[in-house]
Amino acid sequence: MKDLLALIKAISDKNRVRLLMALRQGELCVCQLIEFIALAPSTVSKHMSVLRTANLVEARKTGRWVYYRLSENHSDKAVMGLISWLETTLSDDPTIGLDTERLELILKRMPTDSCID
Amino acid sequence: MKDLLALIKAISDKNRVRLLMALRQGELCVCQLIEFIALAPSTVSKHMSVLRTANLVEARKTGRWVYYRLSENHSDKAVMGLISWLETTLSDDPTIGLDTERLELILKRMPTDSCID
DNA sequence: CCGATGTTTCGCCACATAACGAAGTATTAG
DNA sequence: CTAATACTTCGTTATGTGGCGAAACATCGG
Repeated sequence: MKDLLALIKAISDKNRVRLLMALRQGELCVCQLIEFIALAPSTVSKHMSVLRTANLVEARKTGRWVYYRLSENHSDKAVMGLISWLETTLSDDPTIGLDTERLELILKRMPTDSCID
Repeated sequence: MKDLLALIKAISDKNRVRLLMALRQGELCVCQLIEFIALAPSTVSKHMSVLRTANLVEARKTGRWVYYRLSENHSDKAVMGLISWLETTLSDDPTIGLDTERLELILKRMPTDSCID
């Protein structure tokens, strides 16, 4: 029950939902997420930490950069089920649609490759 | 997106999740829900109003009594999907298990029939 | 070593929310 | 009509949460 509430609370914030959906694109580093969501670095870091604690995303550190991706732990039915519910429910959402377009432009300017040594 | 967040926030509280799961038993009136959740009437009323606004439950008034039931609007994929995700995820939850037993005892003492004129 | 860069942690503030009791509304019983 | 019952609304209080900037931490370039 505690885990379940952490999971639900993690997606009960608009910006965290947007960040989560952005990661459908694939792995993104924090600097890209900051550019995308247009919030202070400390705020984005906190959001990602909440998503991480809820097991919705996984993190990988390479040099100075930290990459986040959607969780791929398929044995966690709760997490997988919630992510697919979110994706389905938001499939026609205008905010997410615009976000996806905006993210594409950002990725052209600062591709994930440019965050590699 | 706004509806979606209302939906998620509605189930982001432990007591609301418990109330929602209790309604799997079928329709229950507020006095039964108060007995079940052991909170002040005003608090329970507020919780049910939040669940109602999110379309997770439906209400029916008969005389002095108000009955709540799980939403049965099958065209609302988001609501239906979320309820089944919750049920699946909580299928082995000890809190919900104990709640279910406790609710049975309460229903023996104050069956839904006794709330009818 | 030193400064620059990417990210996180911490402390603060503004605002949201769960809880309660008191008061209000609605309906039934006498 | 009046009292009692079922429920909701309102006002208050305590706690939780999202936002930021400053400072800390980690890593890389020179």
